Amino acid sequence: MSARVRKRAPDAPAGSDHASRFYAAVRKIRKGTVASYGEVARMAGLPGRARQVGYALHRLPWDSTVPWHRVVNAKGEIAIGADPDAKREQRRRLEAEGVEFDERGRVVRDDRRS
DNA sequence: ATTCTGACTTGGG
DNA sequence: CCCCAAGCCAGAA
Repeated sequence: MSARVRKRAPDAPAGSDHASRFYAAVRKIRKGTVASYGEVARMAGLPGRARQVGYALHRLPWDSTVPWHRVVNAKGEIAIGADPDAKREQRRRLEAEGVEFDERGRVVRDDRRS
C-alpha cells in the first residue's frame, strides 16, 4: 500500500496530545505541596503552555487519580472561577494534605528553601 | 472560517 | 499590591 497520509508534519505539535504529558507532571507533585500551571508545563517539557495545562485538568474526570488539586496559579491561589464547587473541593483536598491558606485565599508555602 | 473566552504566565508601569 | 499587553492553545458560539 502507499505510504499513509501524514496528517501532520513530524515537527508539528500534536494539538491536544499533551494532556497525558501534563498529567504525568502533575503526578510528580509531592503530597502537601503545590505547583503552578507554568511549573507543570515546564516539568512536562512544554514551557509556555500553562493555559493548556488548565484546560487539560478541566477536562479531567472526577474519578481520575491525577492530583489536580495540587495545581494552583502563580499567585498561589486557586484558579478556578466558573465552578465554585470544584474550587471548594480543591481547597478541601489541599487542607486535608496539610496545606494552609491565608485570608486572601492564597496558599501558604511551608517549604522555604534558602 | 472567525471571534471570544478561559482551572495561565511573565514583564512593565 | 493592582492593572495592562503580549504570548499561548483549545473549545464553544
